[in-house]
Amino acid sequence: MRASRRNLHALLSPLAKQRARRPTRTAPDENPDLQALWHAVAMIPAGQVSTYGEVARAAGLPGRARQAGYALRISPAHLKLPWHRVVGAGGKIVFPQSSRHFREQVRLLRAEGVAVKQGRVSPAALAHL
DNA sequence: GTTGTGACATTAT
DNA sequence: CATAATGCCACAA
Repeated sequence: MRASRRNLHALLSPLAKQRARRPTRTAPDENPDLQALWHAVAMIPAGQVSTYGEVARAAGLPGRARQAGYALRISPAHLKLPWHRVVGAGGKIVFPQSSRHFREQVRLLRAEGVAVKQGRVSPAALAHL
């Protein structure tokens, strides 16, 4: 019998299948982590804000705030996510003040009645999840 | 394979 | 207040 190289390797490495973390290997729009992150963002009520860390936690990915940022960055436009309701720790807007994103976020937030001062949202606007 | 880069957070100095 | 050191991990080169 002619066993494949791949199969042989599997037989010789019984521990290899004990992966704590599974490889992504999925298309972005089907990646469960991204789905969870996008869903968490979608749940933030208008007039309130949350943080990248909170979003990650709400998505079941504690300690992975950066992935929350990544998820938003690549999020398809058709989802129409309220990206402007996500700010950095302590309510700080993460974009450079000079950037387009910054101004846009401030505009959108104020349009929802969220006070923004010195690149910061008022602590009262933080949604507690 | 390695290395560098982020829409970050937390802790320490 | 600011800066640095870590931790985190997907992705691109």
